[in-house]
Amino acid sequence: MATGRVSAVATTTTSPASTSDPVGGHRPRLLLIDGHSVAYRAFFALPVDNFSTTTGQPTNAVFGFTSMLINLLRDERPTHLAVAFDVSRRSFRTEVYEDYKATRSESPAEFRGQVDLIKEVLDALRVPYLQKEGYEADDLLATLAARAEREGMDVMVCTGDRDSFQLVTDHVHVFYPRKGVSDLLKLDPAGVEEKYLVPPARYPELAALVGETSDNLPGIPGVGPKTAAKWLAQYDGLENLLARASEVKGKAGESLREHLDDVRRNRDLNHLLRDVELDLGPRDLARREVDREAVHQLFDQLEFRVLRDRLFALLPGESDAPDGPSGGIEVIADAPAQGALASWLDQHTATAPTGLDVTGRWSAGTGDVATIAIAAADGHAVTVDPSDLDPADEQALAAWLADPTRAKVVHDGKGPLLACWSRGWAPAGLWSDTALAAYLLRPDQRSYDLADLVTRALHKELVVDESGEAPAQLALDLGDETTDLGHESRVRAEAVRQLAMALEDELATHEATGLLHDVELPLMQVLAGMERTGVAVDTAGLDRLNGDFDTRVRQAAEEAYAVLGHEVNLGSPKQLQAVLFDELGMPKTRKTRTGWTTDADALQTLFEKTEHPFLAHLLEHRDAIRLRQTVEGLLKAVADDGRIHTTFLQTVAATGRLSSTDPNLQNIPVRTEEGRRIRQAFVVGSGYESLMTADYSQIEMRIMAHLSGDDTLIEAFRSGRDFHSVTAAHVFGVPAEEVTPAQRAKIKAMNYGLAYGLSAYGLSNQLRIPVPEARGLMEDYFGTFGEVHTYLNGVVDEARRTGYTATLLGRRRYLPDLTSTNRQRREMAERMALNAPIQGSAADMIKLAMLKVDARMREQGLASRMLLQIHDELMFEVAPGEREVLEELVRSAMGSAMALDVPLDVSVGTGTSWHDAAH
DNA sequence: GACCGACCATT
DNA sequence: GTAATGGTCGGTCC
Repeated sequence: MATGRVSAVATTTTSPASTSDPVGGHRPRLLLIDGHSVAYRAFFALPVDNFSTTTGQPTNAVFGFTSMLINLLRDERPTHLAVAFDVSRRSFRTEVYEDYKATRSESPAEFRGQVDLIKEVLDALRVPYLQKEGYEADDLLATLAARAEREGMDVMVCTGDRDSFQLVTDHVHVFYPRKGVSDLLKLDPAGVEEKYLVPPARYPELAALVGETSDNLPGIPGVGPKTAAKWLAQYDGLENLLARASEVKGKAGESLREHLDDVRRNRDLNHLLRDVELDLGPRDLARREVDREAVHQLFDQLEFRVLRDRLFALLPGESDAPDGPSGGIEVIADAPAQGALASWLDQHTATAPTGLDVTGRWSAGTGDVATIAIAAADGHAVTVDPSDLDPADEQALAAWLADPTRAKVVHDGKGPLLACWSRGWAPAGLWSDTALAAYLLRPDQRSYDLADLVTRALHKELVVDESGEAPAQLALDLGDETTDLGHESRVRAEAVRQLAMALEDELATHEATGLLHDVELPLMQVLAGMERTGVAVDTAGLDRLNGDFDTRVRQAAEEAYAVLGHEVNLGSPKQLQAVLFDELGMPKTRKTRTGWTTDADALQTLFEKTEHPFLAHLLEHRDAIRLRQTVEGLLKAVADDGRIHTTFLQTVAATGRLSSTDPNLQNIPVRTEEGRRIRQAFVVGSGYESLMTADYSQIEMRIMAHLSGDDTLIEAFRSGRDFHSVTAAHVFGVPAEEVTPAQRAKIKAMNYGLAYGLSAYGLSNQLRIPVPEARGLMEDYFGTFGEVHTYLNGVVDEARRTGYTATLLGRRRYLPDLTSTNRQRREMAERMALNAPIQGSAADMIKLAMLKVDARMREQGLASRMLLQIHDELMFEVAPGEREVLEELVRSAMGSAMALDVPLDVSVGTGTSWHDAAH
């Protein structure tokens, strides 16, 4: 999953086109692009057929180049920028070696001309470009990069030429297009070394030995990067290696001796010049305001619509709200001397909550901390690099983190918590999490980005770089407290601190303070524990299943093709429509926006009508392919410990439910026998006795009965008899034992439908009965259970009045569409209003249950572990000898999570696999 | 190529 | 008819 590497620019707003040097003593950031190289990449990455103007001008290279430039401006926020081009194919290199790059074919006709268009784009964007007769673009870039580094800039060189790797230093990084135009490999010295096993300075030596086919520079036959790297390390560089070539053993050594001249030539040619005389120096490359008019004209001509939007979205817009962000987040940066961290912490963090910002990586139940920033309420802040900490300081930090009396606030802290655990730290005293707080305030937001929240809640600016990899790589020297990243992290920590205080007030007015502090926050730690633990799987079993399902997929496909007489993509609704309705002339199914549906329901109906064997094979194929997908996904997710560590998302489901991802363990099939075989592969781990599952039965209907206060319904649950039969008996006025299966099925659909915002239309679909009959059924039902009807109407009325629905714990969901004049949106909101309190209260309940179970397991010192939550079910790994006590504990904790007017029914099962633990 | 919406299936 | 995640396909980008 995405890690929390986000860099922030503090204090005043720096517009992307600002001509001034960046604020706060940051190093200027110079972006250098090899224009030809990038354009050429783009040309081949994008099909020219799809990218040309109505007048026939090809634009794929211009589009790709411009797209990449815009992405780089957005993600890297350079303060200085230039593009370099080759003038012609001739350079000093072709003088020396006339076959240099001789194998490169003439560039395609469609490419020529686009370079000039790119230069027009650059003119409009007011980006300077350089070219010089006799030199290649890379020489110009190398010269600029070297000068810029000397002048204290950070440099990013974007080029598809590997020779540029020799330029990489702590302050010069190369962005190398991996594929297409948006996947850039960002290389720092460690990155080069990791990939090629030699430091950047040695890269051209390695390339000289190995050769470079694209430049028509043959290397030593039989020598690849591995051998070359070994030699360079062994002989300490190319010069020594060549001098002592006679000592090199083996076939490769012989080959070396035969090709010494080639190697020397390669080395001469791949050496980039760093002293080309240029008209412009790095300081002349400061970014300038774009020529908006020129951009509009040119983009009109090129017919760039999406790119125009993307570009202008970056620029300081005229549309900036007048009450937009003002000011920034400021901190007093401290850098305690060695051994002084304890006293700093003591002095600054004694009372009010302290903001934390952790950078590093985390996923799949583990992680690592790169840095940790601490922002105290008195405005002082530090950034600490734990790998560069003296033992006393590290101990002070660990003790402070673990001190429950030192209140801390974080943003989206589950990942950082896992990262801390991996370091052996056990943070305590977590007082707030701003992502969780924001989620409780507005649970249907798509994301809870820190910068957005800061802007909204604090009206301050936090410029956030979401590009992911770059900041972490550009900050290898974090020991230096003055680097950007240390600063950015401090600012984030302070932003989180201020935000937490602001959100706390808002939570109070929403009556959600308790939900945060007593439910979500402690639950986050329980979830982190479950993620870290993971669930054991029988990999061999999954492999077998994979094979079985794969066979089924292939057989079903072959049989389907045989019936049809030809092949067809069974996974393509479009192709299926052609086959079913045109070729086979089957009756049309329900309409979708793009044709006729091919969903399972429709196919089943069609099969009943036509009995066409193709449909049977198709359905079988659908089934098998899905099962195979699930199994493949699970296999990919198995960690080194033989367990799957899912990630629980705590802020995505608008009703308050959790969700599970990477992989999603909340939708493992259970309905069919084949599906259940997958559950057999979830097994008890070694050292444990069994798996236990415990689930609430009919939890949503019980909550529904409780909320409505309908005596008949409540009594139906209290009777302990089959709920659907009892309710059906009431509706149809017959004794429970005389209820027919058909009657029971109808009322069962009705019972379930209630919680979903039931409509006559939906019910008729579900039961395959006419709408009027469904409407009659609903009337009968509501006639019997009047309180339910009153309650449901009341929920919607209340929500329309207050603007929100609320669960038993007061978790709100805002539904502004309830007053929409658009009927479809309004009715959708009404169904949401009916469902949210029910599904949300069930979510509340199991969350409370999890906390209770976790607390009691600790109190009783059990070694068993909670592994998963699947909405209304919990899974445990039972330690030897604990089955009975755990079952009792779980039954009691779950059964008493909330006191309802109806009994809670918890069913428990135990077995060596998830399947066997079912009940 | 990258991105996104449509469609489908599962809980 | 609720709430999710995740897969593939196919059109768009111009």
